Amino acid sequence: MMTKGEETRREIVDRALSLASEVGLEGLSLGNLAADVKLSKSGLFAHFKSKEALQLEVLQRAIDRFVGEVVRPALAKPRGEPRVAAIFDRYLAWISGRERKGSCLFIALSQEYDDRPGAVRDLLVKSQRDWHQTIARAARIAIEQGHFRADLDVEQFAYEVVGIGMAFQQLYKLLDHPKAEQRARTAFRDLVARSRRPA
Amino acid sequence: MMTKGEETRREIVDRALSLASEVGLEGLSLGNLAADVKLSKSGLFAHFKSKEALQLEVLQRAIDRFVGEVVRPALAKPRGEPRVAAIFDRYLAWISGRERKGSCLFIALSQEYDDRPGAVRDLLVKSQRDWHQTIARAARIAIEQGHFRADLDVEQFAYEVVGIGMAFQQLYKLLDHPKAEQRARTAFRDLVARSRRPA
DNA sequence: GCAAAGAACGACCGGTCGTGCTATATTCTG
DNA sequence: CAGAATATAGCACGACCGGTCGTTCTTTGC
Repeated sequence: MMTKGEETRREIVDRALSLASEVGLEGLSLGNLAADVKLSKSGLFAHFKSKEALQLEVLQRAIDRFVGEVVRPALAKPRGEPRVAAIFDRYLAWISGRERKGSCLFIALSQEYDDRPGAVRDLLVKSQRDWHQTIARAARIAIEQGHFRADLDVEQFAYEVVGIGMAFQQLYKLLDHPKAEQRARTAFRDLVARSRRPA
Repeated sequence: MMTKGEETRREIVDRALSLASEVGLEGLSLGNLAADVKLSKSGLFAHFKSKEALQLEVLQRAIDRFVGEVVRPALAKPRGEPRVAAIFDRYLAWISGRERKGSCLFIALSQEYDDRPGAVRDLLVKSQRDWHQTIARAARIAIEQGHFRADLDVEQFAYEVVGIGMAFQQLYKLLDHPKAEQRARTAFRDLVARSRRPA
């Protein structure tokens, strides 16, 4: 069972994750967060050794969520192109997020930490390298299954998928473009089409 | 000629632009900025009505720079594919930036302001819409010149160029990937190849 | 059911934030 | 060169920052 402390701790990190999606991990303030979970600032702080420790836990939780909502369900799909398609589909759904509020934390943090060294950045880098590799691995399997061309550069494939996702987030969240999703899906369909083994 | 005030004002905005590339427009602090340009905080502040006014000026300066370094030189190239290629080339150079420090302000701000309403966001949105249109317009001209397919969706083209740029920034700045530029160039070459009019 | 452990509190620390106000120093103009 | 205009400094403000303190209330294990 879960002790009281673990429970509120979970609540804190959960709420912090939600807040961080709006203001980033640096913009997250202990005072605001405490008010949000109805705790005193000190009561909240007692759960963590430092703000950085909290940030790390929040990022780790985001990673777990991402794996749970995007990666794992896709891995349940049949090997090959279906799995690749599922990855993209879930990725898009993840970026759109719950009712337009807040951005994909990873894309946002990529900007926030691209020149801010530290443990948070290190964890972020690792997670993004993993993500690229996850996509690349799925593409490699699609090659093995005979769905994709044997000479396909799977890391290039991953690169382009990520690019489609990032441009989607900008078009959808910042520019509020009605065709954002259509643009993303078209780009991906095209990418897959030219990755397929010629008939 | 330029009065003293205008001159230091220019210096302030210049330096602020450089700082903002590292910490964003919200992360920019008047105290730091003042120390940087060797002014007192109040002496600096006297030049602007508010921080938001300063942020707006900084963003506007960034836009001017972008136009000067990316858009205008490309417009000097011959209409059609050469111009499209020049746009991408300059875009990539802009993102790489001077000696790896700081990110492309527009990409970073796209994250910072995607759910923070205000004048800064409005200006940012306008600039990004303009950028998409600039790319699309160049592609349209390439169609007219007979370089690109007549049925090419030029806005889709712009979307994919932006995606390539964003993924490049992540791979280059955050993930420090040695092949980042190669990935971007390969993706663009491919995009252009399948946009060309079939021979 | 009692004592040890854990969770939450409010007050407070030194700092920094953006933003005023007022006075002095510098530059511009006649 | 005097006087007006402008540029900069100094100082103070209220709010908030991350973080520490000692204390109290609640949960837990025996």
